[in-house]
Amino acid sequence: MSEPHTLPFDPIRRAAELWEEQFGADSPIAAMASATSVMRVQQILLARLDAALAPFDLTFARYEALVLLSFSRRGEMPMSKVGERLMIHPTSVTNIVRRLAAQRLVEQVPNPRDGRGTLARITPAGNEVVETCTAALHDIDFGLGSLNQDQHRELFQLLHAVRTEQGDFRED
Amino acid sequence: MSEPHTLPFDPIRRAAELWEEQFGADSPIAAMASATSVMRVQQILLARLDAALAPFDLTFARYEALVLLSFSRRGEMPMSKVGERLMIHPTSVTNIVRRLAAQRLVEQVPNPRDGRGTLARITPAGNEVVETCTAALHDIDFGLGSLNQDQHRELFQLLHAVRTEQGDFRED
DNA sequence: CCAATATCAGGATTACTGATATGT
DNA sequence: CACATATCAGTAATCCTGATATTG
Repeated sequence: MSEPHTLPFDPIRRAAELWEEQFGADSPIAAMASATSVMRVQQILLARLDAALAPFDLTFARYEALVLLSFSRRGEMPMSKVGERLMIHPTSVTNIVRRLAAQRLVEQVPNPRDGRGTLARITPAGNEVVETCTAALHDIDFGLGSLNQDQHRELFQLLHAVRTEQGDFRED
Repeated sequence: MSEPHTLPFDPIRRAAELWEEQFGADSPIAAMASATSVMRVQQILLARLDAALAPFDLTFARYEALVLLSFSRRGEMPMSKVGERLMIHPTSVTNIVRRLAAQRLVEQVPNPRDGRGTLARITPAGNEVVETCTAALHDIDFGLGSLNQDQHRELFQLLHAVRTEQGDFRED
């Protein structure tokens, strides 16, 4: 991570102004500004979350996979389903689960209901690590301590609209 | 990218419910839900933006660097400043600029005001590509077509608060 | 001499394509 | 036989650490 060198202005807002001069006020400047902001905030969040998880030898990606398994009914799930939920490539699932298995946080077992398939199953150690890590993320408010409850709800709703339109899931 | 298999529910909302059962209503569930949503929407956006830019042999990261240079006063900027603005590591700047230089979209010239430094300078071809790509991103509303102007402003403001708190820049 | 500016060498993580073995 | 489920090999992109040459 590069040293956070404070700028005397907001680069995204500045870009929006220059944009408006160049392309006119009717162009989708607002979309540009919010899209760029999402990218930047994700970058900030990921750095904070990864930093909080580093002491436990986890990345946020692997933590997400662990949480998914810990929340599942039997603590296990087909590899393909893990990929669907986390929106990651099948080969990435293989990779991530293998790393977690090397840490003894999950184990891979044959799927008794499908001879082709493999289940990723969280271990007791995995469940412990999830609890510890979740507490650590609680402590940093998931990197979003600057927002209050109402703002969180607003933000969630706005992003929910984007995820709904994507077809990530059916409305609920 | 894994095939978008529509789920019958919102996995983030579902996780929030399970979370509440497990940790109680006073835990920062809202922060978890919005943080996770930011990560997911960034994933969606990046896929859309990269797809729109792929025909021009650009990633969103390289497009951002080009835009930064095209908006700068002389179309050039020290490598270190590029890194600051895009919040990327010095070695990543070197890497990205080298790729752009290989495409003849930027060129690297010695900084006349600092013998140690290198300037990344956008070429006429680079400026052309930026215009073309920007039009392409306009066409897909920067991946955020599901939001209207007011929602964009709201989203920007909420994320602005996070970026401000990070110390990304001083207030403006 | 110390600090700053790239750059390089090399490793880690994740994503993707294409091929493959296995099973439905 | 067509299709689905992983996995593997190999490539690409990005980020990071540590070392280095050059310059301020």
